[in-house]
Amino acid sequence: MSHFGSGTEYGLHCLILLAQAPGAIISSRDLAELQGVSVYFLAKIFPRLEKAGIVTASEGIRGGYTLARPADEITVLDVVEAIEGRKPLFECQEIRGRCAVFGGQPPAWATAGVCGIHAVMIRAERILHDELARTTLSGLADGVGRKAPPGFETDVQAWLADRFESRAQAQIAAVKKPRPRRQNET
Amino acid sequence: MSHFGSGTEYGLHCLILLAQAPGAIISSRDLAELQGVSVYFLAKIFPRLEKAGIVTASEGIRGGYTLARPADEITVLDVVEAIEGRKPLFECQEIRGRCAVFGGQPPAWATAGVCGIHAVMIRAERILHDELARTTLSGLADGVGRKAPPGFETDVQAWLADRFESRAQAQIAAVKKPRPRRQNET
DNA sequence: TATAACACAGAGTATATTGCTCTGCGTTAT
DNA sequence: ATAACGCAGAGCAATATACTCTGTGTTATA
Ligand code: FES
Ligand code: FES
Repeated sequence: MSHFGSGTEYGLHCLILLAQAPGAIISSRDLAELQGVSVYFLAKIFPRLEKAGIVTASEGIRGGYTLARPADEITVLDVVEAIEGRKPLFECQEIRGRCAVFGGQPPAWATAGVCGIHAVMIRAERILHDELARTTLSGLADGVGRKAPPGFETDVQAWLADRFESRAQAQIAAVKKPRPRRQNET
Repeated sequence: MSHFGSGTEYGLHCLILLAQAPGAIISSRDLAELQGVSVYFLAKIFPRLEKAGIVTASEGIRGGYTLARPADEITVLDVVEAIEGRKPLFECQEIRGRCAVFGGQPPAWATAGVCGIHAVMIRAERILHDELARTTLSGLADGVGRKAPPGFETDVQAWLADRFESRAQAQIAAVKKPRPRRQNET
């Protein structure tokens, strides 16, 4: 297994989609089905992104998620920490104080400050975090956009708009009122 | 829980002890009891260090472990990878190819090369590894030695030497007084 | 040569996490 | 009123963590 779970991959891909459609409201179901991942699983990770202030949720029919701030103000680190939680790289259990030569009463110098091993880990963790914070969602979205042919992004938007409309039409079918509607596309 | 398990903390502390006594053969039991950690647990992680070529084992009574290489040629990364295994930071499941607009047949451009998200993770992982490879066991041992008062290291060596000798004398002692463990009791 | 301490392989255990499934509730637009 | 939504939380199989314990084979020494 890897250190980051698959939720991080799903989440980041979803957020790139949201970044490519600024202002659009997309439901977690549509995002899941567009990408072929579990609807239920994605529905579990989005509340974490909301609590972290990365996306905002709108409830009710036609509800869904939007980025809570501009895509260039959301870093990969923000997303990883929101989804994985703030797991430290290393958790010191202060075994240095348990050394048998101290006989249960470690002297002050032995437990003062941070253990050398722990210090290395703290430094490594900060460097890792700095690197992850260097890339933003807009940076990622640009990379994807540069790679795909020009028609692709509009295809995706069309797929999502289709989904969005089919929800409106379900209402029309049920209530038997004319006039479908299309809005957004900021 | 943290990304690195407690085995890494135990292992690194043990290896520092071995680095401070170059050439000495120390058993995993002595290392465990000196530091107040589980003898059994430590006995499970040392074979991994041996397979990674960090430490060499000698069997039989008076057996134990020694560093296989000079302490300044063993990096923290070597130890972490030996104990934790080579877990990648991130495991890409290529969900980009599952996009619904491709209809099960992703075009070549979509799956060519490495996904942008994956690329960020690979870069971060390499930076983390570089940082962990920057510190060696001798660097860690120096840090500990600088912090401890002059008498401490010799105290530890004395404790270990005592243990080592008591094994030779256990033969004599076994005749004089009954050993608690093991109820053969002939 | 008997024996005790060792390395090492492996099974066993309790607990936690992962990835995913499913149910139920309150909210909201039509 | 209804259907789709967010969201909280239970459940679940598979895996991982941190140990614990047993058994086998090796080696130095009395
Ligand atoms: S005591 Fe925890 S890393 Fe040294
Ligand atoms: S497809 Fe795996 S990270 Fe993008």
